[in-house]
Order: sequence, then structure tokens, then C-alpha cells
Amino acid sequence: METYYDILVDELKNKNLRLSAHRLKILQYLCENLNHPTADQIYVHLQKDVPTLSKTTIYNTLHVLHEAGLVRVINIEDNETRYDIIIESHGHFKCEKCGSIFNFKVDFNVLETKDLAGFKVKDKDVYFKGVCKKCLLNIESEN
Amino acid sequence: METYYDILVDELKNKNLRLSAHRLKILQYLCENLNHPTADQIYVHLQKDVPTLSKTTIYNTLHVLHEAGLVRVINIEDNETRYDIIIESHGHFKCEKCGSIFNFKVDFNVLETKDLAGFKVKDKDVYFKGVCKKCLLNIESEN
DNA sequence: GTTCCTGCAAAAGCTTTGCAGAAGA
DNA sequence: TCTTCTGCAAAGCTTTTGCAGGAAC
Repeated sequence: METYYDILVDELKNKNLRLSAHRLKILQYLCENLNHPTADQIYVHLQKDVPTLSKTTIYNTLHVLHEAGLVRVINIEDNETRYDIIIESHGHFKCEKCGSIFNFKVDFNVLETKDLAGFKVKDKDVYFKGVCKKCLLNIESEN
Repeated sequence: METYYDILVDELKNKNLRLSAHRLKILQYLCENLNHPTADQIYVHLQKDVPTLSKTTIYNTLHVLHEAGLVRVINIEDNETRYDIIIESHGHFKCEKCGSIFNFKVDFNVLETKDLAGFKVKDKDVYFKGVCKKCLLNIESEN
């Protein structure tokens, strides 16, 4: 069975991008960790395995993967950029207590609007913020 | 007739926030320029009138206005934060050619999803990116 | 008279850039 | 062999912080 990773590697080949060891590591990390990591989180994690890995390479690779259409950029918060492999369109919810990001289904078709008639829409992002279920329960149990 | 500015000033009074000269200037600018400026754009513009104004005050004021619920924070792009007085909920479209940000109507009710059952949702943002009508026409006329 | 706001300078934090050496095709 | 990638160090940008003086109430 072909995994997300395999599919993405094929995509890289198709687009004539080099399959360097570091790129594959980063891609693998993204496929195994669908928790919308920041560049720094990827760096800290992979450095354990690959001590020579630099942040520059993380940024470079994320840019390349984004331009190739394999990675989504998430700017739900102003002071951090997060990354996500693109599986299917969904919205992102960020909990202000624990900082976790959750995916949720969004019907992007219903967002069509005549206000943007004549516009070419390439990216659609839906960002929600608030408090997640788990944190809400924790707050309740404290009172 | 009461303007947006008047309404917002009343809001500040109600929340016991000080109506300093600089705060009122920044609020006035936001009411008269509904083009989602960055902190720097506000700074550059207002400095002509108020040379002593500092960027620190711009940031401070924007934070205060945001916490008071009068200003919306827009993170459609990773390297810049934009600000918007809150009139009614709408989506934001950013043109990748000219950089302009357009508002468009969004029915936020249809975005409700059972995936977030039990979550407390406080903010909802819809960000689209692409090319605006005007830039599309310019591109066509070049060919 | 208090409290809060302002502005300067410095620091912090994330991201980008330039360039020489290394690795991929 | 040629092209592209990598990593270091430095720079760039936006935003935050600490603190003394000043303004609002």
C-alpha cells in the first residue's frame, strides 16, 4: 500500500526536485506528525537523528515543498508559522490554552461569494480560535 | 449621526480606557482607512501629523484596542500583521500581485461543524489568497 | 496624587541572505 | 561534471521589554 510519504516522494520526482537525505527526513517527519509543527519544532526533533541538520535547510525545504504544492502554510498566529502536508482541505482550530491545533471539516464550496466575482482564488484558509474540549473540562474541574 | 469613530470612542470610555491624544489619532486613522494597514503603515502615515509618535505606542494601542474587542488582527500573511476595526464579520482576500486586501461576505453559520463539538470558539477567520480582478485584467491586457 | 501612557533604546525572536564547500543526478 | 543543496554566520524585520518622564483622570 502506498503511504502519504510515498505519494509525496513521487510528487517530488515528478517535479524534478532532488531527493536529498535531509529533504526526505523532513518530509517523513511531516507525514508522521500531522500536528502542524513550526520550523523550530521540526528542527529540534530531527536534530536528535541528524545532528548536522541546520535550520536554514529546514526553511529551505519547507519553502520548496510549499512551492511544489505539497505543504500548506498556516498563519493562524502572528508570531509563528506552522506547516502541514496537504491531504485534503480542512479548517484549523487553535486552542489558546494548550496551543494545540485541530483540524475540522469545512465545506469550502459554501464559502463562494459574489463579492469575489472575477477574482482568481488560489488558497482558502479557515482559522478558528478558542478553547478546546479538553482544556474546557480542565477549567471546569478546577472550579 | 454617530460615526464608527464615535461608537468606538464610547466603547473606550465604557471600558475605562484612557482617551489619550495618540490613541484617538490611531483609532481615527483606522476608521478612515478600512484598508487593513500594518503597524508600520499606521506609523508612517501618522508621523506626518504627530512627529513625536513612536512605534511602541502604535503597538501598545493596537494591543489595547484588540483586547477591548474593537480591533481585529489579521494574519493572512506570515511576515506581517494587519489591523482592522471590527464592523461586522467578513472574510479577507489578499491579492498576491498588488498586495491589497479585500473584504467579502461570509456566512459564518454554515461553517459550524460537529468536529468541534464541545469546543469554545471565540474567533473565526476566513482568509483567501489569489489574484484580484484588476490585476487579472492587467495581466490579460499585457498578452 | 495616582495611575496609566509614552518613547527611547535595547533585546528578542523568527526568517532570510551570501557564499564556500558538499552532495545529488 | 554540472547543478543544486547545505550550513555557517551575519543581517534583516517585526515585535516586545524595561524604565524614566509625562500626561490623563
